[in-house]
Amino acid sequence: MIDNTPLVRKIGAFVALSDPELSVLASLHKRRRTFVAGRDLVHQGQTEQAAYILASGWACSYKLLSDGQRQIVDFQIPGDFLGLRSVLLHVSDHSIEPVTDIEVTEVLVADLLDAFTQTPRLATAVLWAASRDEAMVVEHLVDVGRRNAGERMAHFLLEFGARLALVGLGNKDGYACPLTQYHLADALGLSAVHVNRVLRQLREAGMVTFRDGFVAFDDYDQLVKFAQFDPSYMDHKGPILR
Amino acid sequence: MIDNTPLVRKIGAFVALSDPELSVLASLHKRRRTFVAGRDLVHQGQTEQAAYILASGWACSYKLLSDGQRQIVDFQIPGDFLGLRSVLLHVSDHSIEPVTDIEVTEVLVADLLDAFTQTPRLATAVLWAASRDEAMVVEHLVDVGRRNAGERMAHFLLEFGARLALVGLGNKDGYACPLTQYHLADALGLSAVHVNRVLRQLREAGMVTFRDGFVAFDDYDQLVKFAQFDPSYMDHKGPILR
DNA sequence: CCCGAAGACTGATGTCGATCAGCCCAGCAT
DNA sequence: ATGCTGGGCTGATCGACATCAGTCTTCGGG
Repeated sequence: MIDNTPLVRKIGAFVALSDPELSVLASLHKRRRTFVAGRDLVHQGQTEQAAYILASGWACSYKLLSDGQRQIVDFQIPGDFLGLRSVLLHVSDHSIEPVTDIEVTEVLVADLLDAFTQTPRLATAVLWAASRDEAMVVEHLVDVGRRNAGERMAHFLLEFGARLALVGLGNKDGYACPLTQYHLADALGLSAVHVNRVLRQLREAGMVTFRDGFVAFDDYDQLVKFAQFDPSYMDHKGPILR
Repeated sequence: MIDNTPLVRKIGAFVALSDPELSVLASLHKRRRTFVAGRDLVHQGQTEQAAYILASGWACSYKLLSDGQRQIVDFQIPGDFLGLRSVLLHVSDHSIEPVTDIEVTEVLVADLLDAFTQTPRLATAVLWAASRDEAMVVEHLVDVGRRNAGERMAHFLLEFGARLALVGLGNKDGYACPLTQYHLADALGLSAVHVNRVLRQLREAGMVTFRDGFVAFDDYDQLVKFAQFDPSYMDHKGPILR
């Protein structure tokens, strides 16, 4: 093992990477940069920017409507790409805001595409990672389109827990969560007021407690049932591609 | 030019492919198959299946909830992949239903990954196509999360028009559309009853008429304004990668 | 020490869209 | 010719969630 960044850990879960491949991956990381919470790193409509890999902290990608509403599309945690799609499509269709202070490493598209040429398996790995992100957005769409506020919140908190558990940042008891109720509202297509009420209901039902930057699963099984949560697509075991 | 399938047309818009690359792409197409409208080709939870490229007709990908509701995630038109994500993630997180009778060509994953090794630029092209699909799902998420029923419908019809126009199947006057009002309801997170009312309102407002398998834009500009539709991310000009 | 801002929280009121319960028409099978 | 099915269409009613208009606490800055 040459490197053990969150990215390597994530991709390694899918493709067993050789040492040369790992070193190509490591060479992608250019400048290390930091951004403060709340100050966008990418703006909707912006063009010609770099992509990043999140090293520490949380970020979110969102779209703004002309009437001022916003929809948070996804949250990113360490190991996730920031703005990869923007770079490939050559213009950003969304903005990215750090939820906490974050550290990232810059990746130049040219380098990434070169790396694909040198080590095509890396291309497969990145395609896989992109598919995984898309699956997340799809699940989010179902959440917003077909579940009521309570189920939606429950499902979201569970899914995030599962996702964090994969990188060792949470378990069935709960996880640290720096999101505000406003973040939840913007992500779930609810008003902040209603988010607050729904959280109270879930808490009073003894299922989950969201408080002081921490999500505590008070009754994991009941919550799973209530949210119709199916964790199967999250857990797969070991590299698929040898 | 060796081939001029919808797929080549689509990918060619992004990556200028050489003749050897085109022939690799052509060699991916295996068996040609047909499926009848309404009979799923991929079931949620299914594993080990092939991917397809849609040659003619329309399909939709959707997720089923345990309470019987369904959310249509996206519609596919000729040139689009069917089930690529399912294959990469090794299990299908969604089902796919032909909206009309369809023709597809089968693609074996192994062949696809081999092709990446032979011609890495192909990998980039497929990654780009996947990003474009993801952008579509993201826009759909915003639709469902933050727009009211009228705007949602208007935006959806416009976006689909733009998408069809790209492959020569529609323009600012309208397009042929085989969807039922039930399809629209399942896609937009509305009830079929409400879809009907909303369509009536849009028709009576003189903006768009959905009838007899045809969408007619009666007042394109007004509709664009009403839906806050921003077509910019759809139109890009010529291959980005030389 | 006070002020302002951010975030959590709450009650009252209003509305958008779901649900229920139908009708109508065209196409098709019996 | 009769009934059945799928799709489009409609009125009445109801409830989930938005909106408005606040309060309270904490925290950092002047």
